[in-house]
Amino acid sequence: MTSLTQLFESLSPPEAARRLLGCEFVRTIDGREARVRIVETEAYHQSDAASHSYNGRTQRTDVMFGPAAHLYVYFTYGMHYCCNVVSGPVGTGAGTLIRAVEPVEGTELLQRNRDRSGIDLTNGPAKLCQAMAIRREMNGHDLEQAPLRLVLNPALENDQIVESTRVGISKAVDVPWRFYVKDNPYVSKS
DNA sequence: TGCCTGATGTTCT
DNA sequence: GAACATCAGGCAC
Repeated sequence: MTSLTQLFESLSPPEAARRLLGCEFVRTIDGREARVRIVETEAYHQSDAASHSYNGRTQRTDVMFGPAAHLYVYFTYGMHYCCNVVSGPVGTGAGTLIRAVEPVEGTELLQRNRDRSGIDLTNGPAKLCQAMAIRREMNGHDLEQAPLRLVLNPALENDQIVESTRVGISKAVDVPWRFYVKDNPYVSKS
């Protein structure tokens, strides 16, 4: 049996971002489970000017250079958290930003964390972190362990995946490392 | 429907 | 001291 860490260690940033589409997060809160399906991702790598790891390993980006299949959580714009799944071998600053997820189970648990429902619940990187109560304390969390586990689903077919340029960045804007599930309403517009 | 802006704090220069 | 992998509310059309 292959561990998540071994699998994501062996994938390049865009391969990891594609592989994550269709996989699920299982978040345990107060003994109850919420499940969400990943529908939009962006790949980042240290050779990439838009990546936090571009300027080398710092206290903030330390976990991006650590073992794969761990969670990199960062705080931005003074009020939002976003989360990434670390990929590549130890010492490589690579990861996949989770931009949007689709609730599968335990939706009311997610709604309790956000004062909203419907599409608005998880259709953005900071929104899904709030819905799943992902905060700074979860930085460096191993995704094979509760209370937040990554569950692999079969890889999606290529005709289900749309590739495009990334959103919300000002450097390396032409790199086509954003991937999303075709025709999914939770994918953010642009 | 779509643009503009304020909120707010961490990180790096 | 400025930039920032964002969101939500307000206002104009």
